[in-house]
Amino acid sequence: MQRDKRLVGVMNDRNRPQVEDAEDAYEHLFSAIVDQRLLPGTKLTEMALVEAFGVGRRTVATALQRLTWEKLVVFFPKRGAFVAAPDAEEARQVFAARIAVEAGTTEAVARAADPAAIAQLQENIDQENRLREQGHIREAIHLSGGFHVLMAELSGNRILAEQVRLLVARTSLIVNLFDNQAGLAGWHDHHDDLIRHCANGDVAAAVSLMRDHIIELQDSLILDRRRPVAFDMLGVFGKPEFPL
Amino acid sequence: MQRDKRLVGVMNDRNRPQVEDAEDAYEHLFSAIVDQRLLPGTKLTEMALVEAFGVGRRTVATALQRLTWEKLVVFFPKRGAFVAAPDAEEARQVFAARIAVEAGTTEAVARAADPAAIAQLQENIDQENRLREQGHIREAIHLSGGFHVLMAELSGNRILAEQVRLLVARTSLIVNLFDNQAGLAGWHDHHDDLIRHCANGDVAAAVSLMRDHIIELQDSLILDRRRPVAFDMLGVFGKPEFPL
DNA sequence: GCACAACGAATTGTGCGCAATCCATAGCAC
DNA sequence: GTGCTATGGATTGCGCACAATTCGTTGTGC
Repeated sequence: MQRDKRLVGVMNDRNRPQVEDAEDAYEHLFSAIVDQRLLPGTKLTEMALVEAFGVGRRTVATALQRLTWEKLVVFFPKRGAFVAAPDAEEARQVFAARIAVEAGTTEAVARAADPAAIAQLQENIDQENRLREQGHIREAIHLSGGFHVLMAELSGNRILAEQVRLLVARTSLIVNLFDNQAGLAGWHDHHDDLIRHCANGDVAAAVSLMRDHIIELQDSLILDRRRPVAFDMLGVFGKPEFPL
Repeated sequence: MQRDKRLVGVMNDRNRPQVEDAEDAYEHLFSAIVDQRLLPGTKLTEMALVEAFGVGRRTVATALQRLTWEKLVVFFPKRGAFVAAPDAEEARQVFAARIAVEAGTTEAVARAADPAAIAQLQENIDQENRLREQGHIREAIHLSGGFHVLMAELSGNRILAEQVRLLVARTSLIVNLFDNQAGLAGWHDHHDDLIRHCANGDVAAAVSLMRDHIIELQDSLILDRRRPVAFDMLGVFGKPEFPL
């Protein structure tokens, strides 16, 4: 799948991430945010990232601007950038948007009912189940989000796929910011039923199930109770204290 | 320092755009692109915009990056930024995305059937008809796009509204790049029927009509025949040759 | 003890020069 | 005339220093 770009723990010159252009920096920050290595509220100082990535201020600023546009980062002029901490209202809008957009992607996939596409989705589910059995819950959840992104990509529309990718990323911020009351047990069953409907070309059933699936995810959260946001800059990227 | 230039737009030193931050610059460029004062293929040199807007390179770069993200501008590293010139495939994806997203917004508006919202939409249509009668075709078309944006905003979901805003902007690029075979006569009738369905709370009819409306717009274009892209940078923003 | 004002640290935005890179054109050989 | 090469112009990316602005803290008056 995609190359692993995580920055675990403290970094030095040896395991410094290979960042050459703005897109590299963007991908590092993106995965760091969705993987919870950068917690909501964390300040993203420009100079710190410049030294961590070894690129210029302009490159870092470009990546930060893009994340700001994508609502994963909030930016205050002349103050700085912070990892976003969506509130309840924003969470509701994200779920509502997901319902609308993913209804479209689901409809497209179900209407096509392409066996090759179904196989890819099935492969995704199998891998997720494997990871879950092995106790890798975090990776399984990550792949669970990937299921929705994969479905969007298989719909054939890059615009919608990009939208879903961003909405899923914001969802991962949300599910980690709000307490969840129910377990996430029934998810993979939903996904299973979903591709079955898609394989049968049952458009209405697939769309309806996707809708219920997202609603259930939303209802599993207690949107009135948000975890306190941490404002400490822990050295996920490794401070360049270490001499060159 | 040439001083020439038929200012196609309406900008001299007097109404020189008041640009203070990146968002101002973005809005100016955005409207210039959707209003066809900056044609597809036009090169957007950083320094030229710095002098035109009177802000720093970073501010200009920020605005340009955002437009690039929004697909209204294409950016080639170490080469520069150009006004986007979508091809047929991208056009199809934009229309497909609009169908999916605007199905969602239409459903929300029709389901709510809020009289105040209906009134706002009606006001938009009336104004469009007024402009059309007075021969202001361009402004009428502009407002016609605004109808879709207004509908998205009235749906109550900012995320979808922002998406529609961008998709409508890209649509305006597209309709001006491809020859159109049919007239655009029936549009406001569609809009009229649409809000009637919304007022009646007839969700299915409203969504279906919106879908057909967008499809008809797409079919009115000859996607195989694209106009040649112009590469001339005409001084739409008015150079600051004039001393302060 | 509390409110308010002023100071100072931190960070972004700007300007300038320089380097790297890319494209276009001119030149040359054949 | 054609194809390849090299030179030059143009433009973005980088680094440094400085200015502007903001926020947190501290000190003072009451």
